[in-house]
Amino acid sequence: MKKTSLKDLAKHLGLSQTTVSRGLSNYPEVTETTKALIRAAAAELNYAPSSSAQKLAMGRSFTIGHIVTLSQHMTINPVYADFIAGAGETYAAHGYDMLLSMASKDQELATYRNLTNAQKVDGFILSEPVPGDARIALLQELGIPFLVHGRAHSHAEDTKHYAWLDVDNRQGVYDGTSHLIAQGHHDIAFLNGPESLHFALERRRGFEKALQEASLTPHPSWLVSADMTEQQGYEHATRLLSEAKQPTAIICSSVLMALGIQRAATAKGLSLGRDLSVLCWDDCLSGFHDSAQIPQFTAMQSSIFEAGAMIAELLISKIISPQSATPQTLLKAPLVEGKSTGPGPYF
Amino acid sequence: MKKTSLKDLAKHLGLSQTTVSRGLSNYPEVTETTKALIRAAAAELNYAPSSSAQKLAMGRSFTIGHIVTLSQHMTINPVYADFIAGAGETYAAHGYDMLLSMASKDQELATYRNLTNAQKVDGFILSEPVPGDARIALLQELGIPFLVHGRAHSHAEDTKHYAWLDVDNRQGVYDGTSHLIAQGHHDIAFLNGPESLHFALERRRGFEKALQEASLTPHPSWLVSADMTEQQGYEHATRLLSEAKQPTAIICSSVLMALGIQRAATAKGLSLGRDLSVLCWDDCLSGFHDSAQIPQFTAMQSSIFEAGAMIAELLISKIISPQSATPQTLLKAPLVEGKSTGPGPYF
DNA sequence: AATGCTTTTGAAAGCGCTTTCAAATTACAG
DNA sequence: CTGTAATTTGAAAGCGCTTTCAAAAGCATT
Repeated sequence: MKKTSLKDLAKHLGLSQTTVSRGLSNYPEVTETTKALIRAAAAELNYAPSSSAQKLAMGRSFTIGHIVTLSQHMTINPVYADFIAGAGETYAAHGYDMLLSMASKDQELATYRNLTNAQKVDGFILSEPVPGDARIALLQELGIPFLVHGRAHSHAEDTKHYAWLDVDNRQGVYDGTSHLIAQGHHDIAFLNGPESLHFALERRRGFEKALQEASLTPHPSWLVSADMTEQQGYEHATRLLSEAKQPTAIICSSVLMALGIQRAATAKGLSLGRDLSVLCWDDCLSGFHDSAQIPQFTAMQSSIFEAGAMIAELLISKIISPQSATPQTLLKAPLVEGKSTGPGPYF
Repeated sequence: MKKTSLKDLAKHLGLSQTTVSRGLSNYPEVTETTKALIRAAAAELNYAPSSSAQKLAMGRSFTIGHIVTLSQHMTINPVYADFIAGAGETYAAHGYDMLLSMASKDQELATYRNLTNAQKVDGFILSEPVPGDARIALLQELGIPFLVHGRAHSHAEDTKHYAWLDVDNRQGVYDGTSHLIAQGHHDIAFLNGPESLHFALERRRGFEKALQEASLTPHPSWLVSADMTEQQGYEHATRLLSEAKQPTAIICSSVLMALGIQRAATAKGLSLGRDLSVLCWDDCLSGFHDSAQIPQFTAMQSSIFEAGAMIAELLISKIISPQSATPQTLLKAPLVEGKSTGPGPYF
């Protein structure tokens, strides 16, 4: 049995394709009565419009592109997976599809170009921007809407020319650090993420600013940039807790790291919140999020899933009305008190 | 500047659309000379065919659908992320795109149906089949090609009616267990994955079969079904290693669990491979894979990434020649000796 | 009943490709 | 040369929708 086309449906109803098409798209000029008729017949004949025909006729693809580069590790990291999940829900709600494309690093730009030229997508979302990201210039040249998750420049002036949504990493860590200081901690270590990425740089700045304002100078080996894994958290914490002079508080860039720190602390017989304060950045990842009434870890919280949903929403608006103002959204990551911090020695 | 269409290109060349189209698609009836001309002009005018026009004309979408259901945890698990990465590379190599769709559990079937009816995809890949999975019946009814990663039935007879690629979970765990027994272990625990999933059931069967053949009966609390996380590995191992009668070897269903077991063992002052043998299933996940010369863990290895690539390949063949035999591929997961196992007390 | 509006419907022209079928060209044998 | 077969090209008909523009129908007002 062949698929029913609009033509079939129109013939069946004794109406023109035009009216049927309008009826299904809920145009105001079609009477409710005929609309009802049309819908009934459509349901009966199990009609569904062919998306490629629609795309061709309307000149839009109703598809958003996500390109992920498989690095040496061929991996899609969990943060990105969560982000995609958030975006995907929003797409579905708006009738958009998500085109996920894998590319090696050296084919990345070509892939953006091809997808654009073949008109396979109406827009892109860029993830994990690096400083001065080349993709931004390319997409601007191609003239296709896009939204960046994060920013690619440190100076506000440079970020004015493209649309982005970011979380205020600097302010978040600043707030967290200040909080610890106010609680009486003067010896604070920071296990940051990889500082080749922009967000980690921002976090570092927040940390340094808070210390500076309190006239504190950190031990050089207390500010480290590492992969945000449990293992790294464990190793660095173990080291920190073995040195002669030990921090009374550790800030870290992910819940995973915090778990590693906890493991190290437990091994040393230290209790979190009493003997050692731990403060972390919590991306609220589905798998790792700390959703207890009183969270295990005191943290700056900012949901990546929601960021994905918001970005998707912004991009779709931008696609629909390209002339609207370029959205530049800075989210706050509020500090949520958990059980892993407590007063320090100077309290 | 407007996009150049095939018509523009043909006019520019003084040829017909037909010839140009054929030339670009490398039809044999077009002379190499004209082909060269066409290609040069296409490059010059920066021509790229509109994919929706192609799709409409050819009646195919060159797109494969992946539907992921966001469970209560809204998560895309790392195993799936890796699988997708493998499939994605293969799609790209064959000129196919990947449509990733998020759906809640109760909209899952409707989403398969919609994507099919709108002709958005040429085929599907089903992941994480549950016993008697309803999606299989649906897709068969819809008459769209699909491939299952894993199987949905325990009896070989029932799996004959659909295409799948699976790894021999039963045999893998059987081999691993037998190996431990041969090494002199009689007290073996098994931390399996969630037994609601088919693969976990298979693994359990392999475990039980090996024990039975050696006339061993496991302690009931030594066979547990749990989430495959580090935490679960840690907790169950801690429990196992605290009871009066302790296993001399633990088999588990993921590297993550093995890490948890290692943490528990270390905390008890036990050394892996000497005081306790640990054998795990290794999906060779990008992030967690143990690629040392002599791996940390003795493991049954089977790369999910490669499974993704193979399945994609099989599906594309099936789409191209729907009449071909239904592929049913069972991969082996070879046992690779690492440092985490050693002779047991009965050796 | 004729007039001018407003509302509702439809014919037909795209959208940009592929592909069928026929025509034109070339090659080759007689 | 001519006739026939093999090769190369092109006109035009879709693919299944949306949308423009024009026509028809409905309705109230004179």
